[in-house]
Amino acid sequence: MQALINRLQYYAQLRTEETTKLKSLASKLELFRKNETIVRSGDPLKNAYIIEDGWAIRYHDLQDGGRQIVNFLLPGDIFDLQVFVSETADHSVQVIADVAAHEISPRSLANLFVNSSALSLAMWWSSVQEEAILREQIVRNGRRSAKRRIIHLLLELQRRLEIAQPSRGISANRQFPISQTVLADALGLTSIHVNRILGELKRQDLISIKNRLIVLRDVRALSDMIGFDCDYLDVNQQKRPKVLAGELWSG
Amino acid sequence: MQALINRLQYYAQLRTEETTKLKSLASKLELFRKNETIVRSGDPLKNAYIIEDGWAIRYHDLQDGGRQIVNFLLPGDIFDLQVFVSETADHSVQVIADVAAHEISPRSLANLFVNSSALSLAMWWSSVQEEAILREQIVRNGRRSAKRRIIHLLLELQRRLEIAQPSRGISANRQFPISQTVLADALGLTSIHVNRILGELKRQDLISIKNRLIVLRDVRALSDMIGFDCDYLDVNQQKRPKVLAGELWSG
DNA sequence: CGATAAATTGAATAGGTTCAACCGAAGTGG
DNA sequence: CCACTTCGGTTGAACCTATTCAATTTATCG
Repeated sequence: MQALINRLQYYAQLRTEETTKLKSLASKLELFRKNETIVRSGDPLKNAYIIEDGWAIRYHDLQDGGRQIVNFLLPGDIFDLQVFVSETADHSVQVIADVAAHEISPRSLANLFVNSSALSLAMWWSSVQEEAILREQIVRNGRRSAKRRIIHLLLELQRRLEIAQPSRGISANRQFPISQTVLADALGLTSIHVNRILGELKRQDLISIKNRLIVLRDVRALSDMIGFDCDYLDVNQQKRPKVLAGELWSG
Repeated sequence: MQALINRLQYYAQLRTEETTKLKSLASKLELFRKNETIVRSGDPLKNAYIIEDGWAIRYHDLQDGGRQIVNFLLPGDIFDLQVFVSETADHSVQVIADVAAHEISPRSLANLFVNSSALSLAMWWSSVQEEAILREQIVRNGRRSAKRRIIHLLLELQRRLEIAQPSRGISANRQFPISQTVLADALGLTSIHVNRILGELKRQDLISIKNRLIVLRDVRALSDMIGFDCDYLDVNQQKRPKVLAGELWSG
């Protein structure tokens, strides 16, 4: 549960009381292997999961047999809160690097919401931010060159990992278990073209690839290159929630 | 407030008691003219709005001076619930067809949430669906031809209007006050190219353009053409919310 | 060790962009 | 009320980014 706590901690002050409540959610830790499909489009939704470690993708199947990845699920991410509102999944979730996740029953999650206003707010916040990430994905893939898209996505992932797993250290958070096909499916490009661009970046010594892991060698240079602005990930102090919170979440 | 009620009614059963509560939200009806900017990126968020009539777009500014439209705001849509969680706007909202909107204070909205479980759930539902619309926008703009993108977006808008304004009648809901530049900014294309594709569609008699309004002349043919599936807009009966609702929203 | 998935490279092609020019309708100000 | 500006739409030609098809290499795994 540490990853989620880190993430929430990043923008909301949680008291020990609250982190304890969060930890109590962690019943069993489920393991999913690479390529496993955790949620399949059309199937009934039964539980939510909180990722502790590993990587997954959420995608939609396309008519032509392809798929469009809508976002990446990293440690600290919750999926799917939709379980409260919809009986069936409208998308699939697949593992791309072995995942350890806490299975959370809708009931226990509901209890959490009812019992802690701070956590309710934090969760809502988290979902607002997820929406911001979705919007950014739209912006990224609209009218931007392939190179920009690729770099932008890599930087986003790097930043998200840094927030959810600060303990891992910087260098560990710059290694991504993403195949070029996955990158392509996320960015609306061909894996072939992704390959060529990555080749370019390698030659410029901005990234490297070690046993199927993409490694960022110069985050600074990459950021400068595309003018990366990670505000949408860093909900900073000035943007803290309104006083109203107490009123809204009387728990 | 009727547009919002229609929309919520579409997937949740609201009792008169609840529609009354909703109607009581409607204090003053604000008017915004075409091209007016209701929310500007970076500015403080003060209120939420519920659109009664008219069209707006939500967009992000790009470094190169352009913009990416992330979605369209139609009658019955609420913006921005972010007012609860963030002090400042991370995007802008601009009017593209004169808007009449109810200004809602965060306070009154909070009261609504606290006082009615049914409405809370309905609102949450609405926000889950908004997320689905965002995801669909990602899918639409990824690895799809310009023609498909354009048609898909038009059909989505048509369906959304039908749900929020059934009273308008079918034909009125097939006329869109969208400039080709706006279409381009939403779909990540050039207005020039949009123009050429629209020309094609006009020649095939699938759409027409009357005084700056795009008119869908054959929804069926357009749908067939791209295999349009509007499930993500029609949260149908089988997907109704879980029993759990009462537990979660004890109001 | 063979089998399967991912990465790599080349050549031809296409879908969309860019630049540039022009038109028509709707406002706007004198 | 007309002249002027502005905005949105239209068209053509050259160009370029990314795709397609096809073949080859490199890893990884049972």
